[in-house]
Amino acid sequence: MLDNRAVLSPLIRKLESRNILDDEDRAAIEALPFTLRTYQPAAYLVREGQAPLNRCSLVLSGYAFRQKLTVEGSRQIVSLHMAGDMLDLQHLFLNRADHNVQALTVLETADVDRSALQALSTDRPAVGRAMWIDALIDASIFREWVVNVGQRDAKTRVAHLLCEFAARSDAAGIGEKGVYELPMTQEQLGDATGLTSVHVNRTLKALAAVGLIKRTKRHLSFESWEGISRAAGFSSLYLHLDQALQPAT
Amino acid sequence: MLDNRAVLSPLIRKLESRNILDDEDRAAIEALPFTLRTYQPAAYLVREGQAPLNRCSLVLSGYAFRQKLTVEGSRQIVSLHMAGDMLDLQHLFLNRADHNVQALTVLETADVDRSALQALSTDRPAVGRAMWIDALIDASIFREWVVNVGQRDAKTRVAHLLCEFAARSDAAGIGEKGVYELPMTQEQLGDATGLTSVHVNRTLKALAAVGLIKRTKRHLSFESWEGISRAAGFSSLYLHLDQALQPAT
DNA sequence: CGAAAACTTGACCCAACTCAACGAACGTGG
DNA sequence: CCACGTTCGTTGAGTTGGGTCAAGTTTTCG
Repeated sequence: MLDNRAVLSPLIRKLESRNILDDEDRAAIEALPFTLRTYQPAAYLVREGQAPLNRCSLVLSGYAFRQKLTVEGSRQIVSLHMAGDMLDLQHLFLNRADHNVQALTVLETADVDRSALQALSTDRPAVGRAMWIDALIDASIFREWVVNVGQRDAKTRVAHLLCEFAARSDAAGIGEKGVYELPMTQEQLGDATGLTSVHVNRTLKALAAVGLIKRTKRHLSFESWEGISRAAGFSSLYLHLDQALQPAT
Repeated sequence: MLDNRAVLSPLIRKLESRNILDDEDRAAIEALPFTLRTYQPAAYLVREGQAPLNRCSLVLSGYAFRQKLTVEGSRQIVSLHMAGDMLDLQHLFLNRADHNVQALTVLETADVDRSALQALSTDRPAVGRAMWIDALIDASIFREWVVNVGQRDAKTRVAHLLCEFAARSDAAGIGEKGVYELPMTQEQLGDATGLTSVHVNRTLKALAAVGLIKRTKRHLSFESWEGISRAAGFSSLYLHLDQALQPAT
């Protein structure tokens, strides 16, 4: 038997960043049965149209993304996910998947039983509320992405995506602050921003030329957070990072 | 005292379209205390950055929309809402609003006490699940809007918005099927699609020119649902209209 | 009836796309 | 550990969908 406490600690960490939990809440989470899985890059975790699987995946390491295809065949990435994120909350109570979820890198997940998680959401109200909040924050991020692809020009748009990636990495405690490993090809960046890979390339070069970012291979760093976030029109309000710190009402 | 049953029946209708409810569930909803409010067009119901109000609004008549502003001052409409929609579920458990909600037309709402609704979501699990599902469907719509503004060209994009409006109007039982009153100016259509009002105008004319839509004032009708939905690349899967009809798992 | 808002149309422009070619990096198997 | 095929990144040249600006016209509404 695996050590539940160690494996599911990212889940507790995530939920505690959403709502205050007590010892019993934590114990109930640690008691969840789960299995470990590894996915290769581009592997599908969820396919649009299918009935939801019997499991809910928690990302332990690596990256994943949500994606939809248009009838013409073009692809829009609608969100990115990293360690600590729950991938199936968006389908927890729905009878059919409305989008695809794919591994971006090699991805390790802990798969919790879906009905156990559904039960937990009602049996432990504080945990249920934390799950609600997590799903609502995902929805907030979707709204910001609508703004990003709908209103911002290429430079601002790419910069905004990088800022979100950095802010969420920092919040999740991934890597060291200020340096980020961007696990996406320029084509994938294009699919996430509604640009072509060619234009993403030119845009990244332009951002580097004015000193806003530094690139070496897939490693990315910012000259100054102040600079890049101003260029991106980025405000982290929509990530609700301080949610659990404020008195719940 | 107002007749709760009559006023809150759209709420029950909406929640029953999300999950199966029993008599006790319905009674609990009907027992919710509420107040009626009327908003003039463009009035703000929620402002970005503010702590959530003590009430959750249900739309009784009229239309509303969610909106975010960029630092440069441009506006992106991120969703539309009509009779039966709950406007504050997206903030139900969050400590700070991340977007604005505005009346599109004259808008009548029934405002339910926020903490009463929060309590209901845990006390009546079937109702709580229906609320979860409603919030998840809103999130699904946000994802589709990311695809819409990110990937589709102007004609397809506008057509898709019209299709969603029609499909949701039909599902909510508003007006007669096949004819719709589009309550938006072309500038608002532009803000919803990431286009300029000038280009929306040309695009609507182009759609009318090929016979896909008919316009008279603000009234809109489709030559054939088949035709417009094909031109829009529209599939109603993401609206999860049949959610409650399938066995819940 | 009059003013303001919304719609329409034309002329011109530019940010981002397309197409195409090539170079660099990666990973895989011999 | 190297060869080699494949994916990814880079760059240039030319095109275009949608934006901008500006001037009417129509509708709405007080």
